Amino acid sequence: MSRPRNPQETRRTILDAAFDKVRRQGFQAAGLNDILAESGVTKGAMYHHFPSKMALGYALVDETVKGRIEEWWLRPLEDEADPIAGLLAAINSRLGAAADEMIRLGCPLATLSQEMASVDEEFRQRLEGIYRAWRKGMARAFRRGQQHGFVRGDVDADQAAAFTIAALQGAFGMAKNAQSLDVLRDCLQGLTGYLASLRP
Amino acid sequence: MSRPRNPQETRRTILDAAFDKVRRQGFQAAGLNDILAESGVTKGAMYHHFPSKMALGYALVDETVKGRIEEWWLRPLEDEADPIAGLLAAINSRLGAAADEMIRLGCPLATLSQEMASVDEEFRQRLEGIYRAWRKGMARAFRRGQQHGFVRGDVDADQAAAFTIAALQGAFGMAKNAQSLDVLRDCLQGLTGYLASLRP
Amino acid sequence: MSRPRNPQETRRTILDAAFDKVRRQGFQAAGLNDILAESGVTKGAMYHHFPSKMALGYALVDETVKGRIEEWWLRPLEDEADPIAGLLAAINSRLGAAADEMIRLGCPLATLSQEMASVDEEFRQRLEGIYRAWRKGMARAFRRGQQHGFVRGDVDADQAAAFTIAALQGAFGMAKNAQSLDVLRDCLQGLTGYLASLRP
Amino acid sequence: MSRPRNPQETRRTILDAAFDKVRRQGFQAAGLNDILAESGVTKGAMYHHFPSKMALGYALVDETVKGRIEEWWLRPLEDEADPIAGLLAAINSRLGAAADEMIRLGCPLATLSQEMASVDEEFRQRLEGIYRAWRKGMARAFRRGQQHGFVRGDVDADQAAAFTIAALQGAFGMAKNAQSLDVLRDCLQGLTGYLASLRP
DNA sequence: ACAGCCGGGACGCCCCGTTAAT
DNA sequence: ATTAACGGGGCGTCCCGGCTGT
Repeated sequence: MSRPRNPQETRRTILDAAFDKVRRQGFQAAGLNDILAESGVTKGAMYHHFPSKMALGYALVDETVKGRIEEWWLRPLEDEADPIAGLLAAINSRLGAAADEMIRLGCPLATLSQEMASVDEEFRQRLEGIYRAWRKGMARAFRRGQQHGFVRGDVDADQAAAFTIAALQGAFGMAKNAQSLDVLRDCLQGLTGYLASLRP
Repeated sequence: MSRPRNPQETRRTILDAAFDKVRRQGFQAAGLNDILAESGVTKGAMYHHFPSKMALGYALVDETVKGRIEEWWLRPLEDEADPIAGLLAAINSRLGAAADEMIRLGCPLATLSQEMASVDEEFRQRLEGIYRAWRKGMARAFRRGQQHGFVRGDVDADQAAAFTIAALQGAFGMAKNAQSLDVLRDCLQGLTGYLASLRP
Repeated sequence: MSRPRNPQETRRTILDAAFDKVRRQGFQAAGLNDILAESGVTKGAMYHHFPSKMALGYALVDETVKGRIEEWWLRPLEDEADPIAGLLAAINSRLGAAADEMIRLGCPLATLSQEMASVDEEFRQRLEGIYRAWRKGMARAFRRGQQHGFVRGDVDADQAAAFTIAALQGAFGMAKNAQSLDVLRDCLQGLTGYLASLRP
Repeated sequence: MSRPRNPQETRRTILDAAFDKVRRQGFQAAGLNDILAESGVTKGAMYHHFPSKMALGYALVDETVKGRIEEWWLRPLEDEADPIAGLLAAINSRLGAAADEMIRLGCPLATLSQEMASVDEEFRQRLEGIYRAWRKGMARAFRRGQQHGFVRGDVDADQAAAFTIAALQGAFGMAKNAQSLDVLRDCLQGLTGYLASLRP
């Protein structure tokens, strides 16, 4: 009846279930019991891996959310010399299989950030680490794009990166509240227009 | 020792305290006891005015949040023939006295929306009403701007409105998580650039 | 199904059940749920009357234990001009109907005191209040006995009171651990001898 | 980094840490985790030496508490032909270096006894073994004193022993609750008076 | 109508003493 | 001798109804 002795997997199982519940209900409203019931892990096992719910939340940010952002938004930029094309590809990828999920639940980074930033300082800082990496990565991509002639040279890469990410997050947020793919498309169309204005 | 019997004021007192707590901690995490302790109202009185915590939340959206959005973002557009100028004025107004508050707590509409949209359908719809009014109002302003020659005629007003609002919300969200006025300015600078690209 | 609305009685019901459980298992080991189940009161009701388990414990000391000590050991001394006779009467009264209870569970003051004195300072102080009143009352009785010629004049009343109470508590404690009426009788016989030595 | 494999010492380390924690907080309230953290032993190691917390408690009684009582109260009597002198010496010895400890934490035998006697029957019996040995030893000392003319011949040695021990335990208990050396001295002064009355 | 006190359970997270696999 | 996994409470606090009085 007891789980096979596999700490790594147990830990991941907990984090996965937590990610799911937290994304749906928010971190504070997500009950540990719910998470445990969904993951099939017992309280004792969880307490062995995480000293508290907060610690589980921190791990969630560092291990799960961070990975999602990198995979969804940073990796596609690395393969492309043209950052704008890379970004549009990433957006289209999100609008593909995952459109439903994004519209129903939004971006986990934005959700957690909106909830926890003013509640727990360490939570905020860890989330900020992700945002910073995202901004850094996108700014670097913009600069690389400038070197390759895909982006106007007079564009402030840092500022463009910050604005692009903000607009992206805002678009997903508004679409989530509207539960509407049309709203999302409208917003992203606007973003596409903005990105086009960065072309030489 | 009992409060003067003034239903209207009692109701407002509760809503004000609730708005404060909810903004800081989120709706679900905000305790009724906390709200009541802060407002000095007893539980019986609260349940006389609101049948449940949810109902209080709905009233919060309809009466407090909605008013804030209208006052902050819609009213400034009505007085101006040039929507872009009006919007920049509204932004600067927010960056004035309220900058601290916006950075610490973000936009209450976005916060509530991120938390509650996937939790309670009616909550979402009421919030969506605000978003819709906002989009409608801004689209109308853009169209008025087009008539007066302040905005390019080929701009899709609805789409521009949706994108502008999304970018605005995204900017405040990112600034809140970064707890940084610089990040907010970077984003808004980007938004200003976008708005400039709508000029004839 | 809900209790008749009688705060005083509800409070007493909780205290009575708590007294029983605490006496059997100790304060820390006594579960709130057990106490509530035994008393038929719900947690909400309990939380209304006592803000915490500690507060319940304090009330237990102040309202229940204190009353028991006064009733068992102080009141009998007030009616008698001869304190030694009064004390022996009180002892015999304890050895009557309540002998079983005293042997099984000991003196609640001693039990609580041994457990909590080094755990919670306020608990200790409240218990000390009872001990002090007991010592004061018995010393006064000794002095009254001296005035009436029932006790040698050269006896230090305070010291005799302290020792008598200590011996009494020690006797009940040892009898409780031995679960033996014989041990209790042996000890009390010794106490009787000591008291006799205070006679003129 | 692992401890040297020294079963005997590990066992003692656990018992010592347990004795400390149990004395401060009581057996039931003392957490295994706390005990293990203080002793630097892991849970597995502990469960290797003791099958359960209860078993650890039993060993505590049999190996640690019993030794303390023998050392403190029985050994001093063996060297003396005059039991009263021996007892007073033992008392003074306790009032020397260990006074602080006795006042803060009381006698471990009494503390454990008050807590556990009505909770666990085997616990009680093991503690009773110590009490019995104590009574036996002191009664034997009284009889030896009678043979040597230090104690009145008509004294019932068993009864005097029981009463003396009860008074001693009561005195330490009351002093512990009062956190007062004066109270202890008062009680012990009374005990001294009683012992003097046993002289021929 | 309005406000206040009392009472109701369910559930929150944490931590407990234990067992089993390594 | 160690770490992983186990569940069952621990107390506190939640949101919420009735009953009582103004």
